[in-house]
Amino acid sequence: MPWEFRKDVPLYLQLMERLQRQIVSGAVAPGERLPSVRELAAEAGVNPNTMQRALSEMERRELVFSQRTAGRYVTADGERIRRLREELAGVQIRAFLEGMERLGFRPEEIGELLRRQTGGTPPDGKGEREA
Amino acid sequence: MPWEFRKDVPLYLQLMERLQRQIVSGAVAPGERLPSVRELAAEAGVNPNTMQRALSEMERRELVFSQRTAGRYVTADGERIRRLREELAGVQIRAFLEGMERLGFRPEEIGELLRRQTGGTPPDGKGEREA
Amino acid sequence: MPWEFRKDVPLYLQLMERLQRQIVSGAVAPGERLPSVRELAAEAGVNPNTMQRALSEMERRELVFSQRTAGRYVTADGERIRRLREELAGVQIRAFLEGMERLGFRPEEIGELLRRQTGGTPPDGKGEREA
Amino acid sequence: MPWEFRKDVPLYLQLMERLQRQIVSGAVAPGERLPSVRELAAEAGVNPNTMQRALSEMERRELVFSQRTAGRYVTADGERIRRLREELAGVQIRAFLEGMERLGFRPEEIGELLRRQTGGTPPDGKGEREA
DNA sequence: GTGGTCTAGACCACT
DNA sequence: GTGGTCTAGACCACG
Repeated sequence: MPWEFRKDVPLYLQLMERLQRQIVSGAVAPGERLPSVRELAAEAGVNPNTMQRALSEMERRELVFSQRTAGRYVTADGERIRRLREELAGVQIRAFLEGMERLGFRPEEIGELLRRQTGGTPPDGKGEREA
Repeated sequence: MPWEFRKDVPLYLQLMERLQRQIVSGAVAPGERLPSVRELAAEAGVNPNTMQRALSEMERRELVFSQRTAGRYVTADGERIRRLREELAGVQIRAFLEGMERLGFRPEEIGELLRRQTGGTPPDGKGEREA
Repeated sequence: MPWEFRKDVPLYLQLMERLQRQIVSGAVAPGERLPSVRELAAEAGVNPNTMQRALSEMERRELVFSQRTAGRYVTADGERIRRLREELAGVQIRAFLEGMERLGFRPEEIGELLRRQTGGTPPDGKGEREA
Repeated sequence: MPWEFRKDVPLYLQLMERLQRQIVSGAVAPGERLPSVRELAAEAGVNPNTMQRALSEMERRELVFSQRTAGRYVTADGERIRRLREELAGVQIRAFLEGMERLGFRPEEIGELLRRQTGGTPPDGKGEREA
């Protein structure tokens, strides 16, 4: 069953995003071999060319590398993965902050709210509204 | 031009989400009249019944109220809107935290990262990678 | 626009019920002239024969009487109307009690509940739930 | 055989009313499984969507709950059912009182009449008119 | 015109 | 099979 994609951002970027998350989260380990382009494309429900482009771009960024005939592997460079992790975090953080500001929250407030949700003084254990 | 929707969450919930954001952000002012169900539905590219359901649900939550034949209005209750704002913030915060944790960040780290992005040491342009 | 009727009880009985209520409530005064059968039938959206039957039955009960050519009149006998009033009350009371018992209330409880709703110690002024 | 409905009140409300009475009266026991939406709809002679709406509303009120694929069940919360019972009683009582007042009875009289019908002097058969 | 309700028929995920 | 959602199209009362 094909994955879910947004229509307003290039498909190959969304594919990269997903693959990168899998690397960062450890779903695929450093140095691990990736499935073939065809397989990945089939799984995602996209054209192999599109998947190929995503992987090429990741190769350019040295997140994966291809071994001639032996397939494609995730980088074993832990430092590189760490940088990727922070990069993805940055994207996510900026999106979050923008979303919160569109809700009319000032940066200072946001920090305070997060502190309540995470560590600091826990509220009452169920700040969950119906949402 | 129809809006963008995810397929994995009910349409009427997504419609509610968007409308609620418009209320919270002040894009539609408290007490202001909303476009008719049919107009909103056409704008969103959904069936009027679906939009009706979204609005009915919001009515139940006292975010809007309908005036028999005169149309539908945003609540004028500022306190109610404030509560909605915090509710939406909560949803967004939890989604953010979950996303970060899937990236392998501990709650403490997240706070630190945010501090860098917002207050504390202002971004100097080097913090931004291409992303 | 025709009145509302239940399908499971004879039409003429329902017509009688309505007419009798109008007499008892004073909507039509004792001794007052009634509209013609045709008019009444048209108003109710029923066949004139059906309305005729209702009126004949009421005539038999001496609630109305017809003046040869001059039309039909409500009885001027106050005592008769008083009896009718109690009769209608009886129907209503029995229906009420039956309904309450189908809800599982014992006769004693019902009296207590009514006392709260009417006189006695008024509850808090708004025992109204959403209903 | 389709049920009987009034035309002047929404069908889904009448469906709720009937289902709620069945719960309160114990015709369906707490925790018991309900027939499927489609069955109930067929029995009532309404569109499945309409029945669905009635049940959804009852679900919102926590009178029933649905088990993904396993069907829908009456709440096992006896207290909730007790509240429903009183709510339905309240509706019925208010309707009764209004009906009696339209007949021109003062609240005090009504209490007296009920006392005769229920406790106090038991009906001797003469209190019953043909009605 | 407005909101509200109803029907008919379809598709989905779940199991 | 279940509940849940969505669309399409219709009708209504209210002003």
